[in-house]
Amino acid sequence: MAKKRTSIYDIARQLDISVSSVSRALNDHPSISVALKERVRQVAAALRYTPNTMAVNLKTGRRNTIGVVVPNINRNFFSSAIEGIEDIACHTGYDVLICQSKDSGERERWIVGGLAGKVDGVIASMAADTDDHSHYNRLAEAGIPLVLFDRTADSVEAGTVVGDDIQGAAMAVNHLLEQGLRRICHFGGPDNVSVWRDRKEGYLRAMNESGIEPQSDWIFQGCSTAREEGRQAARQLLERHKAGKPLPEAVFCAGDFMALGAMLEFRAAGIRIPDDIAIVGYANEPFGALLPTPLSSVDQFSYKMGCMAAKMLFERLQGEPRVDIVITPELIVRQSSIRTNT
Amino acid sequence: MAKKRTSIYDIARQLDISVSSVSRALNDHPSISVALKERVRQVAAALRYTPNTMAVNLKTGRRNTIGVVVPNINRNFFSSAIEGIEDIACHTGYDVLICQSKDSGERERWIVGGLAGKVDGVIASMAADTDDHSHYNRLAEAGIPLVLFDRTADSVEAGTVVGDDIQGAAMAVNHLLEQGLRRICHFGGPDNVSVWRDRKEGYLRAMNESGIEPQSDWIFQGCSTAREEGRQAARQLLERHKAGKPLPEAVFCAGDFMALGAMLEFRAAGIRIPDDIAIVGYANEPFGALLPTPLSSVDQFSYKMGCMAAKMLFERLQGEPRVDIVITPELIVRQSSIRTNT
DNA sequence: GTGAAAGCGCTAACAG
DNA sequence: CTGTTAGCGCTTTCAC
Repeated sequence: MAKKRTSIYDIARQLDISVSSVSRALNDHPSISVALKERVRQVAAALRYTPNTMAVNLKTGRRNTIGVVVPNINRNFFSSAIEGIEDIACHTGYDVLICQSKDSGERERWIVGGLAGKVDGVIASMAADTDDHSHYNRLAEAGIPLVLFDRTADSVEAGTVVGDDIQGAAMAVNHLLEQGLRRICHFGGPDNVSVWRDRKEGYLRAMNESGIEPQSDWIFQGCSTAREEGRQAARQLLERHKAGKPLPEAVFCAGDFMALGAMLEFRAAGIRIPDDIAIVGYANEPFGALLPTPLSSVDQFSYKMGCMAAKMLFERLQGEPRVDIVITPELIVRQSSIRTNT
Repeated sequence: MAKKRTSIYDIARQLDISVSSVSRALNDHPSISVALKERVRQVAAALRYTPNTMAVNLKTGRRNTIGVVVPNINRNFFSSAIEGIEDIACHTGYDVLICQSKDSGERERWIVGGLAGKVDGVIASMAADTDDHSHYNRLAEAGIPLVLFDRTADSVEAGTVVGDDIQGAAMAVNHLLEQGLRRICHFGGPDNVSVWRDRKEGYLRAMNESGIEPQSDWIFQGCSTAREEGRQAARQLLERHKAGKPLPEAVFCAGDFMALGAMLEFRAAGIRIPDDIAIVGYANEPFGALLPTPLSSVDQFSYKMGCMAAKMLFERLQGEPRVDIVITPELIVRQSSIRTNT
């Protein structure tokens, strides 16, 4: 099998020149004659030479690789952001190392620690289940620039690319308020994740600005914004309804999967959407547009977010200073939030 | 910034021992006293030492990284397979380099060429737009094992993990035939992609075994199995219908996105699904279950496929011989293919 | 048990 | 324009 790869020594010997000439020829160094370059390239091709990246990297000190850490690759928001990252990286000649934290802080710590010696820079979106982000600061100490997207933390020294989730949430809630709806619930995630905290904040602000004081039991915070959490929150509302409390007129969910869970649960209970309860989600996952009642949602431009994060990282790699980018989200209104019976 | 990373020399100096002892201590070599190991580890931690992976790799010849090449990361089938790959790789201490071919053979060729010097092994699913797969054979020449999943080619020397697409397609078509449907169309992709070819083959076999000779105009082969291709195929059928030809009783699509496009087009034309036309897709993408008329589809177990591909690659890395695994798919019957009016 | 030293394959001074 | 040479940081014989 591993029949000793051909090195620049092999091709130097073949042409009876020195390795440095070969190296220079291959790297298109100006001080090598065109003729020699051509001959070197020919022999290299004939010998099926491919440079040993490890050696190059060890020598130059650059690894030409960036690391990406996300909770889970198998979700449109993240895979789409990664697509953006990969598109930019590939353009710049960098490779992309992908790691999944699975939303576990412990696993994330382990991953980030290992990344230090392997990559020139890191792009990450933080794991949900932890408040300790100190492992990310290790990167800065090692001189490895970090760009955080979507889920960030102030305690970490990094450039950031985030959506304006406060504004996005407010847009969603205002859209409901403008239709005259008042009893608006919020289904969200734990406060330790920046985006979920912000979306709740946006909800609260929009409500307050309309002079409505959201009651404490209008807000549900699950362990995440997964489908099941949405189901459970909806179930709670239905229970209360049975006990005599009126249903809310609308629900603003911090995530589309959560909104989906809620819709399914409501529908199973015979509640009509949007006529009985209007629903707005967040993230504009593709499936939302395909539902029997298409789901209104807030688009975060995930692909673009990935592109910008990658561009920012490469700029920092060039020595540019740290910056923070905020992307204005867009409310996509679909059937699930348009009241027809008022 | 890059304040010279600490190396084993730094820690050797600090303890006044040799670098080899440090190296051995860090690698838990048996011939080092427990006490020394402990002291070394302490200093290493204090100095925030992380090994320079490039140096280790250059020395050992292993890169501890595998490359993954897929058409597009942002599609559930692939991102889910990658999730499986990453789960296994992470378990084995390997890193995962992700590349997207964007279904371009040229880009794929470039990527695969570059991967040669960077990874120990490659897992790939082939780009659709080419018949030239010779670049993959370069890997074997360089001693880099290759595992192909889903989209493969006989001309390439590689272990494979594929679904039995002929059987999967036959299952789908038989399910339609068993309901007494006869005029069954097939919407597929070009023949140069193995899975599309096989699904067509499965369709033809099932039809023939039932004594039905599919007419040539029952088969549509788009440029891919994208949503738009399904739309166009459906439109053609509708045109013919206007010209007096009867609509088919069912359509078997080689992909769920294609099936979605067809459903949307049919629905827009007032055709009811499944009552006028029954539809079955392929891949069991999550959105299918959420559609107004839930889509029947063939599940390929993509996550599992990724896991098996990764395991196979690691076995080949251990010197195990090349094998081929075929996964039996499962037909998931939903509303879109159940005739209620017969 | 521990140390000295030879490279892994490549690049980049430095010296012609 | 080209060759010689010294490492990059680490592992690993081979000696002691």
